[in-house]
Amino acid sequence: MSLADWDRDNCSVARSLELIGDRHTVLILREAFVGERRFDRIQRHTGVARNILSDRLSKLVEHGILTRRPYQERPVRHEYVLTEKGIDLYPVLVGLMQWGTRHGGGDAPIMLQHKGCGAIVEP
Amino acid sequence: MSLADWDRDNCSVARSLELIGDRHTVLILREAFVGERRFDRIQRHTGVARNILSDRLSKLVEHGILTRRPYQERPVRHEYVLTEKGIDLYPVLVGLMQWGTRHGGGDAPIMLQHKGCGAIVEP
DNA sequence: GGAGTGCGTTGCAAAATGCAACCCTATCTT
DNA sequence: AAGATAGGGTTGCATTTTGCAACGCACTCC
Repeated sequence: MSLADWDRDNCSVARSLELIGDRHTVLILREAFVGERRFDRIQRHTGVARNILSDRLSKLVEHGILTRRPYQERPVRHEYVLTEKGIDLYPVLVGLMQWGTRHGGGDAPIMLQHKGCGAIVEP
Repeated sequence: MSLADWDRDNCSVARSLELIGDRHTVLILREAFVGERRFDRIQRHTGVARNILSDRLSKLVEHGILTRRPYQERPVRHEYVLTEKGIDLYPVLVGLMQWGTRHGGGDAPIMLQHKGCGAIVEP
């Protein structure tokens, strides 16, 4: 197979982008990665409109990137947590973060701690 | 600094997304990474509308991710090539590709060759 | 001189997003 | 019991982004 005539419509990158390639989904995932699980907090932190956030969370759940599960009864409240499939997006987020830090002007380099081992992520 | 109260608006991820966080820009970058440099070819491969492509290419040039340079005179024709800043996005593209390959249903795993060394990219 | 190619721009329709207001359930305060 | 507060959405309408087709221009080739 040459690089000049692959099947671009069915490309892995294209398929990934159909799920996370809009302007907000990655921000929502960032919140998920730093531990936010509730609608209201995610909404406040990302600034995404509530209807859009509702739509995106549903889609992420539908595609198995997040799970929606109740964390209390009366009233029923749900939280959104990353699945394994979602956690596998970690390298992409880290890549974006590092690129933004290196080429973004230099201020506010955000650190992410790896879930579990707790180490600061390095290149 | 705790993970709970950073400056999300100025986050590296958010800044990156302002440049490449729309539905088409990453696809355009994919073409750049596999060596496409001309307007028409990129347009055909990505399926992005011509006016949108024109706009995105201008923005990528404006932000130093691509360079626009003439490759012939009479008539003047330009090509778009990745800058070093653009090439630094490679890990993000590879991350998306690998994620899509692993979780996308299994077909059409696209291979990318690393420019220069020519090796197939592995996890 | 007519067709073809490369590279865009323009005008208008269709889709995605933002914003404010509203609804519902339930708890907490007075 | 009445009102305030809170989480978690949905609905309607205005604004912004995309898509699509057509057009323009500057050349080359036949």
